[in-house]
Amino acid sequence: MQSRRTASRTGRPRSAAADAAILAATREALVELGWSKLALSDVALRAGVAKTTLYRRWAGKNELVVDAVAELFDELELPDRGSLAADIEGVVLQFAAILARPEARSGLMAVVAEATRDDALRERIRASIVDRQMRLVLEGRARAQRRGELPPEPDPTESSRTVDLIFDMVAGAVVHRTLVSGKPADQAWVHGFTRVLLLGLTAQPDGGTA
Amino acid sequence: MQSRRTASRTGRPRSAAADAAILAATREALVELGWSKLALSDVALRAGVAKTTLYRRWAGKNELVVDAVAELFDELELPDRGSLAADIEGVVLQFAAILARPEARSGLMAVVAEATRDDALRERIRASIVDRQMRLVLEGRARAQRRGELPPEPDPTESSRTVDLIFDMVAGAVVHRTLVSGKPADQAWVHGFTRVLLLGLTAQPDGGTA
Amino acid sequence: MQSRRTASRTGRPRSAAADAAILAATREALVELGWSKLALSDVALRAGVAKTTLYRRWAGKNELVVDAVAELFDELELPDRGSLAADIEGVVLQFAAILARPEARSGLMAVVAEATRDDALRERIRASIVDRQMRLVLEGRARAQRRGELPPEPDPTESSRTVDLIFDMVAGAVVHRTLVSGKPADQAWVHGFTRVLLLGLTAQPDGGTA
Amino acid sequence: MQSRRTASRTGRPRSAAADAAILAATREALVELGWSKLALSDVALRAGVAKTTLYRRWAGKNELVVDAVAELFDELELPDRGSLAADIEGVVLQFAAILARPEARSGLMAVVAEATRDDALRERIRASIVDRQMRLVLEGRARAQRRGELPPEPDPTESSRTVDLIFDMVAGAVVHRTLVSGKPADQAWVHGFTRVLLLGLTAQPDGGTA
DNA sequence: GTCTAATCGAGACGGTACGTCTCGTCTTCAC
DNA sequence: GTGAAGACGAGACGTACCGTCTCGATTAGAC
Repeated sequence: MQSRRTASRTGRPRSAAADAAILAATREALVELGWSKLALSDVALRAGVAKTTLYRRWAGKNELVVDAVAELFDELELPDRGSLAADIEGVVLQFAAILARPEARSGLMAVVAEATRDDALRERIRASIVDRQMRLVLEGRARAQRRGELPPEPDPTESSRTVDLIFDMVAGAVVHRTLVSGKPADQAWVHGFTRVLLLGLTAQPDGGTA
Repeated sequence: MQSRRTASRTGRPRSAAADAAILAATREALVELGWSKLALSDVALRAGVAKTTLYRRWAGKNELVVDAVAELFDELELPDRGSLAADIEGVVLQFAAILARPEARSGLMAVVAEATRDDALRERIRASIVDRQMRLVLEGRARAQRRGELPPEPDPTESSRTVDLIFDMVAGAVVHRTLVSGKPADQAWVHGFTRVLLLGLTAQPDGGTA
Repeated sequence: MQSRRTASRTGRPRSAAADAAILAATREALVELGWSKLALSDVALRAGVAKTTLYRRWAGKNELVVDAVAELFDELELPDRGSLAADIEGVVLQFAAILARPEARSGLMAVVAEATRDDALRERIRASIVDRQMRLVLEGRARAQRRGELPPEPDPTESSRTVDLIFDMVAGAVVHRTLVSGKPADQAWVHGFTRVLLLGLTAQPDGGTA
Repeated sequence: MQSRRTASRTGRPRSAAADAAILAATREALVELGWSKLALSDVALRAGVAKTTLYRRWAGKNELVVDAVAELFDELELPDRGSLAADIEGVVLQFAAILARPEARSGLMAVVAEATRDDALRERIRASIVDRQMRLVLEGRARAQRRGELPPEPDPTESSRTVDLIFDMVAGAVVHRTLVSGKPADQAWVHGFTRVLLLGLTAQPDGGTA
């Protein structure tokens, strides 16, 4: 962004409204057509913008969709429901609700698929979506520590890996439930899942099978 | 399959070799090109087969890729490593190994993405891949029950849902770790994940927090 | 043709009805689809015959259409209307009537077009259609000589060339009028044409301009 | 042509060179392959143009070939050889020379065949080829009238029909001689044909049969 | 108030894959 | 051996998007 401005100080500036219109048009087209039938020429048409304008700002379909989808996840927030278990349930339900929306479903999985062959794209996804929402895990843990539900961070090395694991487990399970199994991640399922997850993270190893 | 044979008893029969050649060519092309650049005309060329032949057997790219990828998962089997935890770790590692292969990575996620807008395709994925591998969860539990590691099926209603949950958690976590986080699901990660999962499933609720 | 019969005296004999059915189906398809959209698979279907059978008897689309169209011209005959001029008018009207039928229009011009690049095909057309109908010119002249309307063949070398010229002028003018100009070769036109033709063939050179 | 320009004043203008390249490539391909084996993808390749460009300008093979062939006839012109008979012979010989070229032979007959099932195409042929060359007949008659070889237009209604008849007779006979009879329309043949035509048009009815 | 330069819309361009069609051949079963 | 059925390799069809390009027409800030 800055580098662009540095290079050119003159000429007509880019329309700020165009960006928003394009991203909104992308989500609209994703809902109606899905990723594979989404045409950038169609997006441009919907946004009331020339194809040239679109290509000046995004390298291609993948980059555009990542940005369009990333915005959806920004509305996630950690509710304060009084206990760690309830807080997790709340945020997982929110996550499930977003994944139930067609623009997220089609778009997210498609760019993940594309990212398997494109490291730059995977990095963009990680930065725009994953890392951005990692805050929820961190904030949840901090709040549980303040409440005394979790001990104050015993091993910093361990904990970093645990945060990743939690994220993989939560996001992975919800995505798989919703998109692969094709069943809703509803109240009951989220409750069962949260119970197993939390128990697994906090129980004593000898408490189970002895 | 049967219906096709029933309907027509005459005419030249379809070449059995062609099916295998096409599926192999599809996987080869997936490795080199990924899903989005995979062209059916190219697959036909690699398989030494006319495009017509390919379209006579599969409705399109999605159906073809589902079948090509499904075969990859048939090589999964439940190892007998002496304990439930070790068995799970073994099969999760196998699963991770398959997902590390590019033909599985690109193909699987792409068809899952497409399935978000195509119920018939999702059903095909469920039947060809998910249900087919569900056997691993069932067999693992049965073996653990024989060993006495798990109680002999206490609640039949509950247990069916638990099998689904386990599958969603295992498959989801490994997929997310591998494809989204972009880090390997190696020995250490699988060990940590299995520990949390098993503990969550077997620990007493009061053993952890109370 | 003959050699085929000679070579095989055993096995199931060819269905004689099939030939007729195929030629009739070809004309039917020509009416509905025209030459360029005529598919041999469709002709076989209409004739209730396998594609194999069709290809055993004709080398391809062109040969088949020539035979199918040639049959149409066999119904031409020279009427006896009392004078040479009236006889010519009669036969030209018959010719125009055949060219007004869609199976003749599409088929004839198309094979003529193909024949421009295929000498064997042109020879087949000449033998099956042109030479076959040349009889009409010869018979008309003979009848006119019997009536005394024309002198008894003065120059044999010249006359052969004249027959060809007459045929080219008659067939050419009717075809051009019908297919290129797109106007009907009706009673009035045929009368005007015949008058010019006959006058040109019989008038004294000095009768016109000098 | 004009309407297109009027409708859109914006966007990248169409390449003028492309039209010429495509028509030339069409004629080249007609010579080598004939109409039925002429592939638009091949024409595009030869013209160094994308298939899209070709389809943007012509609706299909027929329209393209009509335009490609029509250009060939524009080189016809009425020579001044001193007398009406000699002028006609000259222009008929030119016409025969064009029809001796393979690009004209294949193309012209094929589109005429197609036009039997497509009124718009016939109209295009009439406008692009027939009407365009009708000028030769009109100019020839005018010149003959100036010379005193023909009386100054006695009956306007009659004459219009006579022009059509002359055109049908000339074009029809040459086409039939060249393409159907498969013999050259050489000096001798043209002389004989012209003699009959002119005599038929100018002789007194009573001069022949009495 | 020019001048200057990057923006904008529109749409044509060379490519490439799509999924369908027809070709003429080949393979099988039934008679 | 013939005939019906239909799969086969081949390749053109006409369409749709791709991402690039060429236009003339706006816009701004720099002068």
